[in-house]
Amino acid sequence: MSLKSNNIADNLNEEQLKAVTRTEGAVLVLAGAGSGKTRVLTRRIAYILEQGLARPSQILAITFTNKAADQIKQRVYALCEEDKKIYFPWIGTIHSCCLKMLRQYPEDAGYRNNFLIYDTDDKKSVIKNCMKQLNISDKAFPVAYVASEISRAKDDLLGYKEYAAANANDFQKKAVAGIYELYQIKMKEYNAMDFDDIILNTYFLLKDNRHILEYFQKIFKYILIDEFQDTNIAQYRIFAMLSMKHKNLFVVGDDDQSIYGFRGANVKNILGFEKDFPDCTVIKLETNYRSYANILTAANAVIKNNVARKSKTLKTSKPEGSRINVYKAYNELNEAVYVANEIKKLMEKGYSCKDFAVLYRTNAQSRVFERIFRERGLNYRIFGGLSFFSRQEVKDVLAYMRVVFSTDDDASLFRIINQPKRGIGDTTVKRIQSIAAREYLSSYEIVKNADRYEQLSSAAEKLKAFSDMIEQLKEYNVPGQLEQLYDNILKLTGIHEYYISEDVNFGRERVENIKELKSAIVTMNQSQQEDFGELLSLETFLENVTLATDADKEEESDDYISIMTLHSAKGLEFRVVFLVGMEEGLFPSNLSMSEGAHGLEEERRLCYVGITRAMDILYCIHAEERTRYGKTEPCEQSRFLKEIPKELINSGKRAFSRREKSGSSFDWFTSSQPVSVTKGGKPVNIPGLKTSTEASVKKQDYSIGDRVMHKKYGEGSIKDLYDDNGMDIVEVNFDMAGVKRMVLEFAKLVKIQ
DNA sequence: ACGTTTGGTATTTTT
DNA sequence: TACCAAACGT
Repeated sequence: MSLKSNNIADNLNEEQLKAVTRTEGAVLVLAGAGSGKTRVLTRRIAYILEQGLARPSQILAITFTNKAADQIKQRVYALCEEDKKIYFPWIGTIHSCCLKMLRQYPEDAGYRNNFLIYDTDDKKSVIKNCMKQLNISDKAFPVAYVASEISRAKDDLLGYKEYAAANANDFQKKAVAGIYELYQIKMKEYNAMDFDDIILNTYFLLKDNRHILEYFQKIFKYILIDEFQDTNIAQYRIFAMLSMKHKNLFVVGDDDQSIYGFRGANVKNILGFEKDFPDCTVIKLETNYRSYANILTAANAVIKNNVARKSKTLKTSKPEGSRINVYKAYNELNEAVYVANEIKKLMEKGYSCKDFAVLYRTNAQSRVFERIFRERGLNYRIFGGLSFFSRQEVKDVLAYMRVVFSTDDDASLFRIINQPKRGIGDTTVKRIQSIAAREYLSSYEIVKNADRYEQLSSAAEKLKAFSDMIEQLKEYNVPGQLEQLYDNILKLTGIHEYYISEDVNFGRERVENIKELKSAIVTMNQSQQEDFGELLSLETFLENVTLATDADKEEESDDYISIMTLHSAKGLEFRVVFLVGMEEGLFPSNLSMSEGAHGLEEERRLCYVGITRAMDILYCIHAEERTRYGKTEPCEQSRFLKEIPKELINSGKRAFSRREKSGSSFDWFTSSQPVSVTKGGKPVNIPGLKTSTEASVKKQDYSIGDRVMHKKYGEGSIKDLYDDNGMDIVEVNFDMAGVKRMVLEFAKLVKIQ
C-alpha cells in the first residue's frame, strides 16, 4: 500500500522513530507531556500500512476520547490513498470498539440483539427504583455512592456475586451488593447496558467464547492503546486477551498524567505491563516540544512533590520564555474580568481567540467566564458541562425514539409515559410495574394490554392511546429516514406543543434545542452515508448519541477561546493558558484530599496536566474570596502555587483590595460593564444606556427578556411583567441578586441596549 | 392527577 | 445557590 507521505521519518527524533518502527512485539512508550505522542501514534499506523504489514482493518487503535479518535482518524486518513479509505482501521474509544464487538455477538453476550446503552442518568434512575423496591433509603445510601460502587466493582471485573463475596463481612457493602444484584437483573430485563457493562460484557464475551476470541485475535494484527495510564483492569485484560495471538501490543502513556483514578483507572497497568510482557521494548520520550522552558520547569517542580511516580524530568531545547503570571484576584468576578482584560491585551499583540484556554477544576466555575466573555464580545466555547444530548427536552424526544426502538427500555418508557401530561400518574405507573414483575412481562406489554388488568381499568383507555401512538410511530423507524420519525414524534406526542407553551419559562431555549436535534439527525445521516456508505439506522443514531461527548457540533467560527475543565484539556495544547481558581479546597479539592495522599497526588497530576497545556504563556489565578454553594468564603492560595519556584513567577498586582469593597452592597468595581454609578442619588446617563425615569413608566416600555440595570441589584433580565390591582409589577432575574419582584414605577430600571 | 410550595441537600473530574 | 423530592392542597 502506498502513502502520500514520502518519508515517514520526517521530523522525528531517534526515540520517536524507534516507537514508530518497532512494530513487532509488545512496546511500552512512556511519553511525557508534549513529547509528540499523537504524532508517533499516527505515524506508526501509517508505517504499518506503508510496509504492508497489515491491512487497515487489521489495526485496532484505542483512544481515550472521541475527539482524539477523530483527530487520529483524520491524520491517518490523509495519509492513505483514496481507494484504500473504505477498509478503515478500528479507531475509537474503548467503549465504541467494544460495542462494535458486542453488536456482532449480542446473544453470546447474553442480550437480545437490539440492546440499548444507558447513560449515567438512566443508570441512576434504575438504581433509585431498585432501592425503592428493596426499601433502602437513599439517605443511608446516596444513589451516587451506590452508582460509583457498582462502577468500581465492574472496573475490577467483579459481578454482583463476586462483589458480595468480596465484601461478605462489610455490613454496608452487603446492602450495596443487594442493590447491585437487582440492578443487573433489571438491566437484563430492559435489555440495556451501562457504560461499564460495555467493557465487562466484552471481557466475558471473549473469555467465555473461545471461537469469538480467536476470531478477533486473528483480525487484530496490531493493537495500539493511547492514554494507557487511564485504562482500568477490565480494559487491560481485554487488550491482553486480544493481543495474545499476534502479540503486537503497543501502549503509550504517562504516569504523571493519570487523572482518572476516581473512575477506576489503574496506573499499575503501566508497571504491570513490563511484568506481563517481559520481552517488551520500553521507549521513553522525554523531550518536550511544546512549552517554553519556564513553563516546563514549573511543571517539573510541581510534579516532583509526588512520591508515587516513576521519576523523570522533561527536557526542552526552547528558550526560557516569559515568567509565569500569578495574579491574586479579589473574587471570582474579578478573576474573570482580569482574564478578559489580559486576553484583550494579548490580542492586540497578535494572539487570536483560539490561542487561549481557561482551565478550571469544576464545571460550576464556567459561568462567570461565560458571562464576562459574552459581555466583552469575546468569542468563546464552553466544553463539557451538560452535553446537548443530555438536556431535558432533548432527552425527552430521544426517549420516544428509544421506546420506538426497544419497548423493553423502561427508563425511557416511564420518562415519557406522562410527558407531556396525559393523565397517567404515579399510581398507575406503580401498578404497571408491579403487574409486570408479577407476570414476568415487560412494562410495555402491560401498558399495551391494560384492559386485561382490573387494577388499571381507570387508566386503561389512556394507556391504550399511548401504546397505539407508539405502535404508529414504529412505522417510521426506517433507516435513512429518521427525520420522518422525528417529525411524527413531534406531531403525534404533543411534546412539541408542550415545549412551545412552556417555552417562555425557559428563555426560549428548549424549542430551539429540539429543532437542533433534527439537524443533528440530518447531519449524522449524511456523514453516515459519506463515511460508511450506509443509511443511518435508529440503532446507530441512538448509539452515537449516548456515546457522544461533545458531538462535534459544527461551529460557525473556529476562532474561539476554549473554556473547559482540566480533565477535558488533557491531550490539548494552547499558546496561552489561564489556570483559574487555584485555591485550597477548590484545587486541590477538599473531596480528593479527604481520600488521603493518593487523592492529593492525583490533584497534583491534574495541575501538572494543566501547566503543560501551555506553549507560550501561563497564568495562574487565585481569588481572595469565592462564593460557593451560595456562601462567600475567604480562600487561601493553592499549595501547588507555592511549589512553583519564586524566581519563575511574575506576581501581578491586584486591581482592588478587599478594603475597597466595603460600603457597597453591589460590587461595582468588579462589574465589567460601564456602570451607571449613582451620583447624589441620581443615575448618571451613560452612552448606550437609555433612561426612562422622566415620565411615568409604562409596562409597554418593557418586554420579557429585556436586559435592565437596577441601582442596587445591578444587571438582570426581565422575567415577567404583569398587572396586580392596577399596579404594574415587574419580575427581574438579576445576575447577582436573583429574582426580585418590584413595582415598575419605583424600580427605576434602566434598559441596556 | 396535578400544580405549587417547602424543605432539604449537594456540588470532582467522564466514557 | 440551585436543584430535586416529598408533602400538601386543589
